[in-house]
Amino acid sequence: MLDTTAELVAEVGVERTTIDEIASRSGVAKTTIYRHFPSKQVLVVEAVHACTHIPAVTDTGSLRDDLISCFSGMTKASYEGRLGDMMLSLMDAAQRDPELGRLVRAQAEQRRRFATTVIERSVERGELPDDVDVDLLVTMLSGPLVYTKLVRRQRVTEELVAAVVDSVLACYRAPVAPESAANA
Amino acid sequence: MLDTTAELVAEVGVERTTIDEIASRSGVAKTTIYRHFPSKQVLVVEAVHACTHIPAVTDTGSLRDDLISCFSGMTKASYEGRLGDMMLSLMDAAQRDPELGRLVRAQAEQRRRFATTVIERSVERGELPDDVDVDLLVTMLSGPLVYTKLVRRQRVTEELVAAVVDSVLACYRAPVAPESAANA
DNA sequence: GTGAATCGCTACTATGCCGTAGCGTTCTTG
DNA sequence: CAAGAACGCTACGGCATAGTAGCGATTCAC
Repeated sequence: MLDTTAELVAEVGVERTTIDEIASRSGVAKTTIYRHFPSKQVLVVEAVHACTHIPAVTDTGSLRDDLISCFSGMTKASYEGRLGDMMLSLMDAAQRDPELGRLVRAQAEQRRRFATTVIERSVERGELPDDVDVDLLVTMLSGPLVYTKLVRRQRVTEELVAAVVDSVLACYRAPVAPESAANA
Repeated sequence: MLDTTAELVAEVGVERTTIDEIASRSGVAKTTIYRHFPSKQVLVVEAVHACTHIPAVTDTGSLRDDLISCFSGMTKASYEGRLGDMMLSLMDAAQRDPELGRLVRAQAEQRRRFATTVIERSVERGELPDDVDVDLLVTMLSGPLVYTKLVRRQRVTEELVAAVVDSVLACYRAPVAPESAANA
């Protein structure tokens, strides 16, 4: 039932998803749906919740490996499969529906926190300078992946994740500080 | 009339935009709207077209300046104002509506081509190595901006554009090649 | 001025969807 | 096996919306 809802949202979006269609597809009577969920809004929120699972955070001691593992996990969990197909419509609906808004924002926050944790751990190890802009770094890492998924509508491959991580990390490993290089 | 349509799409999204509401807001009778546009779909496409304007490409001779100018222009043209507010809903609707799909894809392509041009010009000048992955570079630049706009729902400031450009360019100016640094 | 095109207004059809009522059936539980 | 809970089905009421018809008023061009 929640599964069918998610399937429909992925196919036609939140707005075009109707209770009647959920009922006929899942082989459940419409009245039964209303016996469990007071409204379509709640049903959608529950359906999203149901297909959300949080990837584990690894700690290999290497920033590069941790980041790749972290973003690969996120990709599998959020950008692939049903949740990936629902994403755009969910984000759009979240602009108007406060409940969905909270849900989507919470998920984005959580994904950000994972990456932030990995980076801060690396700073403590001395792998990155103390004054590194963690917020910018997370944006530089997440951005290209989201962009590839939502705007280019291409699969986020392991190779892309590695390329993005390496590209972002490259300047922090070089002897020249980014600030001075930027003004060259 | 097209203006009111764009305004409504920005406010409530493509799906929730109704002809009646457009009529009453623009002070135009519904019948008059149908005398100009055969359907809501066409009206929305025209409205999007109407508020799309292409920023000029600069050629200062400096990759950094050109990129900042390029992405600042794109930001103003696409991420701010009405088009920025319409973006998510348009992208979602574009998944199902072939006409909108073409439109959105064309705009994304065009934005990409701007950046690609700037970068290729820089490669010809010898500022960047010949074997640079232009495609990845454009993704690394566009991604964080789109991510900031769509996912974080924050304004894309001039400072952010500069920070992203500098961050991406940093590794290409450093003496150590990114590949060897990544494996360090 | 006069004819033609355009516009505004009200009303209308048709459709789709939300959410509910009522009733008979099935399944569970003790 | 018996009682109660859960389910399926059909049929609603109510609302919103896409598009259309018809007619009178307005504007515009010549």
